[in-house]
Amino acid sequence: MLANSLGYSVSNNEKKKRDLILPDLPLKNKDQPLVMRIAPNPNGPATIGHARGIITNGEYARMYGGKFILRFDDTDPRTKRPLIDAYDWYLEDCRWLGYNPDEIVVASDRIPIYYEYAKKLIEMGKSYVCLCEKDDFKRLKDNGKPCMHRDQSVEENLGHWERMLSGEYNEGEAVLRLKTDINDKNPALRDFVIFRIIYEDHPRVGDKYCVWPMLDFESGIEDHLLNVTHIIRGKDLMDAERKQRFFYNYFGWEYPITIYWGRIKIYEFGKISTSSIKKGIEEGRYIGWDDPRLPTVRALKKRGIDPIAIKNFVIGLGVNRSDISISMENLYAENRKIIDNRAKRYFFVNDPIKLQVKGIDSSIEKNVHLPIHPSYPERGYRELKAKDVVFITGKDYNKYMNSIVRLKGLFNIKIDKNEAFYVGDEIKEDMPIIHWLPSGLKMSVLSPEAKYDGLGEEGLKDSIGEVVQLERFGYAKIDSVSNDGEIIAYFSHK
RNA sequence: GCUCCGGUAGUGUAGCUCGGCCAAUCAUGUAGGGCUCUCAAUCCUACGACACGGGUUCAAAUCCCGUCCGGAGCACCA
Repeated sequence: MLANSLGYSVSNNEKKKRDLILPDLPLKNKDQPLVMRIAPNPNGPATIGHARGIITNGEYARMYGGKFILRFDDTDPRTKRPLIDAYDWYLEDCRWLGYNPDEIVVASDRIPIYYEYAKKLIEMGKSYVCLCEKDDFKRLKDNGKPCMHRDQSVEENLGHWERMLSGEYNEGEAVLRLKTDINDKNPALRDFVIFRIIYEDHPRVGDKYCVWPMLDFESGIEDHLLNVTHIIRGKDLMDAERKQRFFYNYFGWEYPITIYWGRIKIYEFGKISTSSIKKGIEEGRYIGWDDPRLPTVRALKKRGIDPIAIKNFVIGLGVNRSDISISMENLYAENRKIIDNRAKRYFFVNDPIKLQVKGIDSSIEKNVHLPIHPSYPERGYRELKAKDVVFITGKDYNKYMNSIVRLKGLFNIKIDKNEAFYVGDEIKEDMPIIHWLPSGLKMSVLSPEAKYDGLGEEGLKDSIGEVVQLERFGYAKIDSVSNDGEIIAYFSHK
């Protein structure tokens, strides 16, 4: 209301600002400090999908002055086997994105706590050890019928439970189930499993335990113990809430506020799965987790995508229940806004063609000065020493065969077969301006689609670690110089 | 099959809780133009959407019902 009376430009600003923040969060009560968490399985570094979770949760915690917890839900040493390095990788990725967790919790460190709550539930008569064959139970359950173990006494259940823990049962012989409603109209909720037996070394805790909690149980207990106030998670986990509410009710706990979002699919990558990436690396199809073809946070980092760009991109997605399908172009657009100002300009001649320029005095060397950044002349100039030989890209060579082009900053030439003729210095309107090099460093640019080889400007070797703009080619991050002097760069985007 | 979600321009999003200020926001994209010795950046203009059908109402993107389309869960995975 006040903004309106202040005029047009103010309300405009407000609109622009609002785009960069998340929608308000429903709050239970204002005095309760907000606690958000992310709960990944540590089986690889963070992908863009995870970045969405890290940024959204971390940003909400920041907005409300709350706490941001990173919890590793590593309770399956077999099917979702954790990768020992991934714990650190994931944390690094969080920090790089700008969201350092206030607290880190590892579920595999806290198994005894889950056992305590399991025991309480048994004693409350809300949980029982089921010795059915899996398929037998399913048949009964699908018909809304209890199995024979459901009515065991607390003492019997405690006995079975102790024997589970001490390793007297084989895998598959016994599970601990939560008593829910065997006639619940949603079959998924009927007396679901909360603990099962797995004899397999865990990468962190070895063979210390053979009874492991299911995610729904572990996660639900932890969210309560950590005083989590808001959970944001994929809508595939909606049943998890319904399951967890059963034992929240038994314990008299209050369930956190939940927000669900749909699946995100990125055009360029399709569905992202950490396990399929891992397989690709093992099979040698990717050079590592930061292979520029991968949708991992570390690959984006290597390609020169700024974390703020990722943040803006993610926040623009909002928190929505519908499945979305978005292009990397949107991320690139965000990144371009950030990096263009600071990206030094250089020439990179891909697929170089050597041209002998006729019609000039070959003994004269001409010094060409080009701005490091055209919008900021105060940043200085780079110098190219030109004689009568230039390299231009194969693409330009083919495209402009028999036509006149401007070699940027130098002079005009007419391209003929493997040579060119000097045709003046005047820039004429509509004359194509192309980049070129008198000579250069061997250079290759790795992009998600291809590897581009060619020549790079000398100054590039002083820009290791920087994101530069290779004129008329695109933005790239200069990674390193190889042993034989080749510049290795990773393509960011156009 | 059962259970549960969703559907605003090419894409993403605001608006939906509390119907009117919505001839629907912003971004991206595409097209055209200005500037520029980069096909970048920047500036200007244009394009483009409430899935469909009923109902309630003076008034519906917003509430109700149905249809269609899309997705998820139904594991001793996370």
